[in-house]
Parts: sequence; structure tokens; C-alpha cells
Amino acid sequence: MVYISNLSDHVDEEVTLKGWVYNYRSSGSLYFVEMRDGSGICQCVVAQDAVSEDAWEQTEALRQETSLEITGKVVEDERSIGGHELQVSDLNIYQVAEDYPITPKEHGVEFLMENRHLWLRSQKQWAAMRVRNEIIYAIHTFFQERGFVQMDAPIFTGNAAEGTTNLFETEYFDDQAYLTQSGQLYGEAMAMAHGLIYTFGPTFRAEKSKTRRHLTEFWMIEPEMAFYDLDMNMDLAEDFIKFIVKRVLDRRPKELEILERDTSKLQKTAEEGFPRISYTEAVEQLKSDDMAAMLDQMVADRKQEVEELKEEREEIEKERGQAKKWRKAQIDERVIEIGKRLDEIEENLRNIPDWRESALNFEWGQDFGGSDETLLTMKYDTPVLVHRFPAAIKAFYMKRDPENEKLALACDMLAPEGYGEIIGGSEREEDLETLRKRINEHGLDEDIFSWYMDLRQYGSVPHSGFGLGLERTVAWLCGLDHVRETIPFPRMMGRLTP
RNA sequence: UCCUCGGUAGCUCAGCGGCAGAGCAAUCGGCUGUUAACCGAUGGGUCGUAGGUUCGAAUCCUACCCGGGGAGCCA
Repeated sequence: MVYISNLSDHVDEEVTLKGWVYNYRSSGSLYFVEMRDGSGICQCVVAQDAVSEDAWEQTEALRQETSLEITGKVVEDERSIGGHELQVSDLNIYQVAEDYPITPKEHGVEFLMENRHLWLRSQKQWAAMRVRNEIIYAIHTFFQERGFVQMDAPIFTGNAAEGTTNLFETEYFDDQAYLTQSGQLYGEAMAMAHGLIYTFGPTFRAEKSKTRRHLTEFWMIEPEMAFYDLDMNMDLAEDFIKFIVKRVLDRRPKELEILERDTSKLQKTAEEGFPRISYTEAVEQLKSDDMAAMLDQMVADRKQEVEELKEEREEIEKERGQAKKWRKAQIDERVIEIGKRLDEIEENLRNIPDWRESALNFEWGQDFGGSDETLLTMKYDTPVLVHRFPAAIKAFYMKRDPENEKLALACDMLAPEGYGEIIGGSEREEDLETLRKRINEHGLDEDIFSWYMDLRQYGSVPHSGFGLGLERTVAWLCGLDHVRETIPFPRMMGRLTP
């Protein structure tokens, strides 16, 4: 079979493509059919005098998403998307699609989510899924090339290790079971068997969060390494992200273009070292005069942008009266765009004082909020690694800093451009008695963790690991503003179908 | 759970107390180089639901339902 993605190997040949009508335009006895076949889009030109009467009749019956096969000669043409076009000699319809709901015009989120099964066919969604696939491939390549073994943690877990509030409950024969919220503890067991392992699987959180960064079902990659300390852990995490970003830049430029992704910051991520700051330094940064000045500057910049946008809107609205129809449409579109941006800025301006207050009044020992994370990443173009958090806000299994008992040897990686935490990791506590003490301090049931404590009983070693959120990574690399577009069928608060 | 914005034609929206509107989609017609093509015509409504105020409600009030964004929580 010939696919649109390799039409360049068939220039001047006659080929048959099988696919769907993405869009079409007609001009009397000439039809332009944008055909997609899953691998790309190609414009096919049907001239009435170049095809049989039957083929012409079928051409006139075409509707958006009609499935068909088209035969024609491949020619290079700059006017066409993809640089090639097909001069059609024959055409056969599989099925005429009546009233396809998603038109080439704009649609709202709710409607698109209801039609997610069809929305996946649209260009940007198609491109995002290709990038997702490239990221997944890069993840496996990175670990496999370094001798890591992929192993799977269970999805059903019998005991709610750290409380049930954010776990999904389900029935397991006559028992209660929960859906996993992390494979990490199992990862540690597997690392003690194979040295270097990673898990790649779904994770479930029953958090009632309705934000652009949350799903109830998402995919997490969790490497776990025997004999790795925190620094080695952070080195690996940095190399890992660089590798993924490079791969996507190298191999998916076309998709990034469809997504209208500005890749300049991704380029820097692929090339430059990531800053590493301790939690304590991060707190100082938040409370600093620099931060306050940056926020003031931000307010000033936004206010100026508002003025500029309003001016532009006034000007084009004046022009609208005597504009031609297509220009009117263009103006209307721009006015809507400006309106959206103004709403966004308005919300920003409302929020900045809160952000400022939250940052300036931040007290050592608290966990960072969403706005604090955004502020911390704002002055860098690459991700930032924050390490050595107060132990009190971190999980029981994290090793304490030998130089300061109050600190846990944890690290978070914050993505730039407001995408937030993409990685969370730590060096694990390897001493049996210390671990037992922590379990009790956290009010957890020791019995549940007996197998986990066995890992410290039999040949305990220093070890570390981290977890990467796949959907947040996809959102960041694609420049999408919501994780719901990074997975084929997102599961989130109030969304279980399709 | 809380804060905030919204629900009007298949879709995106305007109308905000006095006749239910536009663009796109659909249907019919025109056009041999279109790029969300264009031009002309036609059909299309439980104004989220229930109650209330009013001579009169899409518009004002109350409750509820659904959705967006955010807080908390988190990857």
C-alpha cells in the first residue's frame, strides 16, 4: 500500500490511496479533495474531463469523512499541503458520511469531548498523538539502551497504603481492592531483583481536581535504580528529559508545526543544563525583592498588552464596516481572539496579587502551590530541579538528608512555560529500623508493609527512583494547554465517555 | 467541598424587559486552481430544567442540573 507519508517516493507515478475526506472544495467542474489516510493529508484534484462519468458522480457525492480510494498521478506542487498533490484518474467511495459533526470551523470543548472518538481524526489531535507516541518510543529507547528492564507493577492493590481518600475502590471477588496510584513500592522490589528497572503503566487518582493538569487515569513511568543516590537520580532524570525532547524535535518537526509549537525553549531544554536549586533556596527566591519586582513588571507588561489589544480591536472594528466578506470573517475571528486574550489577562491581573502574596509570605515548611511553581520556573527556559524538601511534607519512604534531619532527599522537576511538576522522585530510606520508625510516625499499619520491609531485611542497598507523568510531558512538548488532549480517551472528573 | 464564568438553530456565538438573529454546516443552483474557497437561494428553535416577579421574560429573581477555569490535592 502507498501512504501519503511516503508520496515523495512515488512522484510521477500513478498510485491508489485509501482514506477519508478531510475537507473538500468545488469549483464547478473541478474538485479539490483533501484526503487523509492516517499518515498525513494530501490534496487530490478531480477534473470532470479527466475522469469517467461514474467517478465524477461519486466525486459530487463526497462529504466530509466519506471513506474512499483515489487513484491518480503524484505531482509535486507547492500550492498543496505536504508539497504533493494527486491528479485524480479514478475514485471509488466505500461509504458516504452524512452530516459529520466536526466541521472545519471552531468548536467548544464540551462538544469536542462528547465527540472525542471523532475528534481524534482532526489535525491537531492527530499530531498530538504522534508526539505522544514518539515520547513513549523515546522513553523505552532511553531505558533499554541503558540496560533497564521494563517490569510491570500491579494495577489492583489490596491495601490502601497511604489512606483511601484519593484511591478508586473496586470489588475483588469478596474483598475490597483499590486501583494503583503508584507502582513505586513494587518498583523497589523489582530493582532489588534486576538492578535497573522501569515501570510504564496507568495510574489512578480519585482526586476531585478540575484543572488543566489533572486526569483521574494517567500514565506514569517510574524508573527505580539500585545503588543510585539522589544526585545520580537527578542526573538520570535530566538526561532522560533531554533525550525525549531531542527525539521529538528531531523526529516530529511536522507535528510540532501543526501544533503551532514555538520550539525555541524546547531547543534550550535539549541543549542546556537544568538549574538545580534546593527547596530552601527556592523559598528564598520566592520571598526575594527580585520576585516582587518581576511580578510588578509582569503587571505592567500585561496592562500595556491590554492597551495594545484594545487599540487593535478598535481599528479593525472601524475597518469592518466597508470590508469585504472574507476580511470581515478575518476581523471577527481576530476580535474573538483578542477577547479571549483579554479575558486571560484579566484573570492574570486578578491572580497576580494573590500569587505575589503567596510567594512573599511563603513559610519554610509549606508545600509549593501551583502559582509558586510557575513563578519559580519563570526565569528559566529549561526545566528546574528542586531538591531537599522538608521531610514533613514528603512521603514516609524517602531518605532523610544526613546533613539535616528535617530534609528529605527528594527532588521534583518543574517544566517551564507553566507546565508544572512533571517528575517527582527521591532516594529511598534503606535502613530497616528507620523505615519502621517512619511508618509508625505516619500512623501507617506496619503489617501492610511487611513485604516492603523485607527489601531492607535482605540485602538492603541505597537506591533511588522517580516518576514521570506522561500526559503532562506530552502537554508541555506539544504546547497544549490541557492534558485532556494528550491521551486518546481522557478520564477526568465528570467524564467517563466516550 | 469552595470560589468564579457560562448554557439561545447541528456547531460557534450575538441579542440582556416588547416580532427569535448572524456566520458556518445541511439542501438546491453557479463557478477549471481552491487552501476553514467564493457567490445566490431555501429549510432549521423545549432560549439547560422547574418555579416566581411582570400587561409582557431568552432577558429580572430563586432552586436545581450540566459544562469551563481555578483553590485544596497531585504527576
